[in-house]
Amino acid sequence: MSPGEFKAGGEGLEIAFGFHPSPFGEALVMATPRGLAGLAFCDDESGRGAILADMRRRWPRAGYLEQPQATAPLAARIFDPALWRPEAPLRLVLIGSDFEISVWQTLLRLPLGGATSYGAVAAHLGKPKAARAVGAAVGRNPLSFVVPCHRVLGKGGAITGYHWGLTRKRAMLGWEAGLAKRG
DNA sequence: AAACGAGGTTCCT
DNA sequence: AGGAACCTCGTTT
Repeated sequence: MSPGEFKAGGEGLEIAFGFHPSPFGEALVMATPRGLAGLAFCDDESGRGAILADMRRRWPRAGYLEQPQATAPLAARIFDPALWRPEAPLRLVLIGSDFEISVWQTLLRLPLGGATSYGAVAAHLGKPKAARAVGAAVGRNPLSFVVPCHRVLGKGGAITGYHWGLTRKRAMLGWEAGLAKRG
């Protein structure tokens, strides 16, 4: 995947989406022919409109089609650890600014259950004072959970904030902790 | 414990 | 171009 492949705003992009159950509530899965483009969460059907609007705002010029049959296999694979294959990773389509993409790629290297802090990510990017910018970029991550934004904690390990709710962040960390324990 | 300012980047007007 | 917002951090009341 090459991020520069798409114009800002998702111009000319066709995005298929569908809502599927997940361990963390109902998941909105978005995909292009190139791979997974978006993943977001809501508590119930009443929240669908809001998160769909939230995601569409990220790529206002893209076209959207509700095609649950197209996104269902992706949802199944994302949330079933038995289907995770390091040698054949999911194809991801990261759409964002250079800074955002570098932050997200840093997160993708985090090991399962491994935590870091906003400041540490900023330092890794050579901008030790950009912790807040990292927070903003992480918060704009369109691939919630797949890009492990929930593994970024405040300095000292405090769970500081989460776009989709602190409760969900804790749920993800607990779910991963259970995985690690089981092996 | 709460309030404050610096800080990098993006979004909106 | 200007201002506000953001999943922060360190320092000061």
